[in-house]
Amino acid sequence: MKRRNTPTKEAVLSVITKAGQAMSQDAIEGEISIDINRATIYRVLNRFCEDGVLHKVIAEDGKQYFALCDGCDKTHQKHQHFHFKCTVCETLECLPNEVNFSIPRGYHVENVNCVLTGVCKKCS
Amino acid sequence: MKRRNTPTKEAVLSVITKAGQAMSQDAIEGEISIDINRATIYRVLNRFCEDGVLHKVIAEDGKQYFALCDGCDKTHQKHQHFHFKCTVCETLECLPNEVNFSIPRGYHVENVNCVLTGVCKKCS
DNA sequence: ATTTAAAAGCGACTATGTCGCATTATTAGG
DNA sequence: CCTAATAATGCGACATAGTCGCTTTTAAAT
Repeated sequence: MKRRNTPTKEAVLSVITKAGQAMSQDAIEGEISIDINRATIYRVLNRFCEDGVLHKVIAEDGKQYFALCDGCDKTHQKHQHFHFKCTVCETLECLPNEVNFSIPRGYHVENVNCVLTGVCKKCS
Repeated sequence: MKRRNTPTKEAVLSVITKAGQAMSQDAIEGEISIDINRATIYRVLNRFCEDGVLHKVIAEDGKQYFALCDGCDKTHQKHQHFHFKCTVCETLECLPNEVNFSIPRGYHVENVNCVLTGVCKKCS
């Protein structure tokens, strides 16, 4: 199961990198220059998540957004920072703030999904 | 726009109360004794949210879960506590832990959606 | 009883995301 | 450089979640 380099992967990653914020599949499809199948985009994105290149955030609209991992290694890839979804410009960005929590004994946390919704700096 | 009491409303609220945890539309439809249309269930749930009776949580499956509000008045109904979604028993519960965060200047937060995913106490 | 408007039912519709299968293309090995 | 293996893509179909418009029903005020 070794990964191969394909134009599709490069195009997807380039779009997300250029955007500088989390993107949904449809946003990526809209921004990308070449024509890529929807299912393929999802597969590429999920593979990037497995590889620790991207992380997935579920916003309040129930959609999946994918953001670049910044300094996440494979072993310690819990993306425990807040995300901010602006209701005006519709963008979802990673905030530097870490999520701190303590959970009751016996619970085993595998994933953290924290999204703040409101109006971002630019739009207010 | 005054609210009316209907069997549907009572049935929905009773199911959620009895469950003691957040529920999705399909779970409610499955547990409920009378036959209620899907769209109606959503409308009832959203009305309860407007009235501050329930609050809505988006889990990692992208689905909406509705949980009873505990001590939330209408003016201060930010549900800034963590939620825990168990991947084994599939339930979503409210944790007592409050969400604490500080956001960069200029951002205006309207809603908080924090969900931890993993294995709950009972299932581990 | 009558009225009125909120609530429910019904059907249709729009995503979003996934899956299976056939086809294409990357990459390693000779 | 050619070939084989298999990862990646395209395509179609599908499942599910949630919404909307319109008609009908029903709660509740007068």
